[in-house]
Amino acid sequence: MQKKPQNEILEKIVSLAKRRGFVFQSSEIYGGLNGCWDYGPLGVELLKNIKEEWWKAMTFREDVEGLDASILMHPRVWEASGHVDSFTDPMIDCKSCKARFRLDVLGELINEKKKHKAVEELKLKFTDNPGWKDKFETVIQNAEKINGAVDEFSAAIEDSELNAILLSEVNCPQCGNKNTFTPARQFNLMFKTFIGPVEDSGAVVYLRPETAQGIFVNFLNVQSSARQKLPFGIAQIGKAFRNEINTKNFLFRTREFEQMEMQYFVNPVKDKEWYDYWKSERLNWFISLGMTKNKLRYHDHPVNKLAHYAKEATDIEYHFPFGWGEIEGIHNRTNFDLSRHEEFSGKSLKYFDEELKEKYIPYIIETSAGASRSFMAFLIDAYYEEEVNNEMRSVLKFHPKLAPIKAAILPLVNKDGMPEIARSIEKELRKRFKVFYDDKGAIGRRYRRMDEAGTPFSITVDTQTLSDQTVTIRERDSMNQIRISIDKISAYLNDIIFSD
RNA sequence: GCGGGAAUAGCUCAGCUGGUAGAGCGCAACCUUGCCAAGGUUGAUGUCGCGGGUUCGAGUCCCGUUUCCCGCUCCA
Repeated sequence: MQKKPQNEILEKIVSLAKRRGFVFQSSEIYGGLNGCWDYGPLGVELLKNIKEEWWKAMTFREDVEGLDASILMHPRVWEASGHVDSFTDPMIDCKSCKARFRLDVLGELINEKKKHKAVEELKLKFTDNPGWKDKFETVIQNAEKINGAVDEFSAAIEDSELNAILLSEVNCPQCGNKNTFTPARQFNLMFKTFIGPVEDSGAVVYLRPETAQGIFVNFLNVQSSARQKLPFGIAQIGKAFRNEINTKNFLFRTREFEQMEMQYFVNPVKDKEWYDYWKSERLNWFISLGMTKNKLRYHDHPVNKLAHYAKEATDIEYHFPFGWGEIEGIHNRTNFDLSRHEEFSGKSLKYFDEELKEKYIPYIIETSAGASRSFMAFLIDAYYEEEVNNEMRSVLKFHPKLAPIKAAILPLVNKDGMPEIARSIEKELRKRFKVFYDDKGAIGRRYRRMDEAGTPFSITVDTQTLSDQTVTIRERDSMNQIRISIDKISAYLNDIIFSD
């Protein structure tokens, strides 16, 4: 992969996104906010259409119910889910070789002698800093309580004050240099905030790092109120927040993003069957909306790399200009989540299976798509530069269902009553479609403007319209035109856009 | 978080060794029009990313900072 073309493509997309009103940088007039983006007039339509198609595909069926859970949830939810523990690993970097280490595993990379020596160095400093001695003893006691074994180094290195001395005494496991570590930094990937005006620890809540937990905790509410039997699913679209260490690649890694998740509850013995079903179903969804087939692939997670909750996992990846990137994950989450919520809430989340006459905690097959990532993939995938009559044409070949604007209405020239007819067509079409009226400049220029916005149809009122009430409809990708009578436009568009 | 590059009009970019900002495209108005961005006339727009410093004078030199891109790292 060469660097330059990649840059060019992504930068072209970013520039087009801004120029045409798909995506703007957040708080741009203040210099921007790292990794945050706003959706402009065309962007919000595209995003909304993606979500709408997803919603139809996932919930317009008997066995899936919708849900919109609150972003703020009880803090215990995130203890049960494992996010509180696993989102808070302190990290350090070696300034010399740029290696990064999790503080809690650094001890494993250093030999015992060195660790012992570092601890002794620390103890020597106690005379100057009496407070450290108390701290040290407390840390050791806590470590003893938790796992019995006392590795003084590993216990002390978790303390934000004591570890500074330890880190200055040990060499980097990778490059061997001494005194090259940055101070330990806490990477808490959950955004923390407070309920109510008092900012004390009892009031801490988190912005959800995934929408899934809102589904899990509502499992029985939805199941009983909708009178569902297993297998069935719960679908939800919503924002999630992760305080990522660094953002990257335009919309790909951002701190605020939107998920389209569906959690499917199944009998544990049927998990494989349903996992395979959703795996294929979800890939086909992207293809059905026009995404290039050979730019999509599965990336199956090897068993040893699976997340703590997963039994089987695959990513649907899109080939972005910067490489393959995940746009959706399909996971077999087993009964991990519901079991944990049972444990932490003390409420039973078991399901009574009428057929089998037994009670069990369902397994969950998760399909978790990134709305923002899908947006970016659909946008990039639709972008083409073509040569037409020795001129460059840039065009967004969105599937008509996703196109922000469905049709443009254009009077060929601004006279002879053409604008009036065009306006009346516009008024009629607006009842059903997002349309756009444009009478500025030459007709060719207007077509090209619509190409760049991804509008699939351009309806032109011309001289012939005046005598026989027909218009031309120009199709974006082929640039072919057909002639159709005015009263048939609406049905024609509807058939093409919403047919399967 | 580290390293590298970049930031000048809506977009793409020019602006030399410091001397009070330019082009093309786009945009707006009017005229013209007869189906694929190239007709005419007129017009608007920038505290040159932000903050300091050096200087008589900074888009230009120095320091800091923010944002974007690339590479590491991270991605529970």
